Amino acid sequence: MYTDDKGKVPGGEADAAASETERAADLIFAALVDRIIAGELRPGDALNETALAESFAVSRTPVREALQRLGVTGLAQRGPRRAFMVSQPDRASLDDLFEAMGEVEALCAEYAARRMSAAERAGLAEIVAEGAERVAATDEAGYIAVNARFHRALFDGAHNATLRDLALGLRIRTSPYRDAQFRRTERLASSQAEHQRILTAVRAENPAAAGAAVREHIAATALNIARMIAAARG
Amino acid sequence: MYTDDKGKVPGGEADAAASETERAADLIFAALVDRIIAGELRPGDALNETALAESFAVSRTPVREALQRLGVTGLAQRGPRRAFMVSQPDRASLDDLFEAMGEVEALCAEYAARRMSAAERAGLAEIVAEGAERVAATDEAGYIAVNARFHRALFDGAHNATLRDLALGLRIRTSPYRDAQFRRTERLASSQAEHQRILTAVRAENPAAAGAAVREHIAATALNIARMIAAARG
DNA sequence: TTATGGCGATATGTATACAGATGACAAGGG
DNA sequence: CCCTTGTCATCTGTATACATATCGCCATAA
Repeated sequence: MYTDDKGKVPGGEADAAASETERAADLIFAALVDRIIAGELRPGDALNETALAESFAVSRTPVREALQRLGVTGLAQRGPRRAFMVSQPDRASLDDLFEAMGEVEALCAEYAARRMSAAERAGLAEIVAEGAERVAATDEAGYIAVNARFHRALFDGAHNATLRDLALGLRIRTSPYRDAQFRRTERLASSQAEHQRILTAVRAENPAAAGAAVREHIAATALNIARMIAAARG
Repeated sequence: MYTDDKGKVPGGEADAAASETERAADLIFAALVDRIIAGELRPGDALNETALAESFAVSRTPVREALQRLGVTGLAQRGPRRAFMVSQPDRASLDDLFEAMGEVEALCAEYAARRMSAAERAGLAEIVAEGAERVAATDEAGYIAVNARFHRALFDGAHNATLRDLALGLRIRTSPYRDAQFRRTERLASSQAEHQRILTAVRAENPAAAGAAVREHIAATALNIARMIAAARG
């Protein structure tokens, strides 16, 4: 489950005068996002309207709505018959995506280093501590969850809703590739060490250091994933 | 007309295996975006599905699709009956929006300073020269168009599709507020001077200077708009 | 006069039916 | 044997009909 406590994802538009009854389209959108993040739906997989409608026991209408949102969000792209499929960026696009994510996350970290309250900094430290436990226990699934919370805390710490939404959106788009690395490679410990470095910079209220640490963290992630993909192909 | 040559806006998802026949939903989306940018639809204006369907002589279905996209893009938000209306961010949200736009545009400028080809730099210089002409002629409408091309060129110059789309999306969201300032305030000359500064930095392949110049440019814009809104209220 | 509760109108959400386009496949010719 | 072309199945795009919730208004009572 990546969708946060309220089940909200940037793709689901602002909830100003929201109602309590959940629309089918919202549920389907959230469900599809979760499936993509969980890896049940993989890049390139077809998103057939009729099939999805059947599986969710609804008509095509709310399914189409959910797919539209996935498309605008960047999680889905159009294939042959203008049909949607889970986005499968080529190498260049994937590089762009990770580069952009690194920069936007770095921005968040810089602002977080300036703006986080004492309580927020303490909370971030707490999350890093939990990460250390998960690494010690070699608990990949647990670490993935802690990792998500860590980055989320950085985004919130920037105290800028627009930046946060941008960062969350990019993070979701990279998730099909990100989470797998923790299971397939020896990246737990190094990732945790990088988190520690970021935390230190944020605590020191040093924006430049925080931004640099995040950039390196994402670069390391991107490199690791590139290797993983290359290995899978070779 | 803000929508670029191909009538594409980030909200319209990637056009991998696109077809030539334009769908009604696409046309309506583009039309609504244009109306918002042109100021015909202003923040807070209701976007009634039935009324729009009638005015476009189509059913509600494609209208709903277009509205969904506007919502995810951030150009529309939900009002009372879950009905869409043109986004009307409060002061804090608007500050966030401009802050984020400044940062993302600055990122683009930094990358552009590093990556633009000689031809691209020459093209940027050409645009700035055209801007000088429009300022000399006190041609607000003409300058608005040149201004859009200038920023667009910076985004393209970053050579990163994801960053470009993020920047374009943010730029569209701010357009209801941006364009008005050229007509209502004495901002033509100062804006042009700032463009010149950015160009100089990009030509010198100086990312830091380019980023700083853009940040100041957007900050000046945001300040001007804040004053304008305050004046309109007071 | 004000607050409250129900009722009705209206707009959105969903289902279904129809139309159009596209990709696949097979048959025929070079 | 390969390429071309036409037909067909299937999936998306749009229209229309129906269900449902929300908001405003009016009546009624405190």
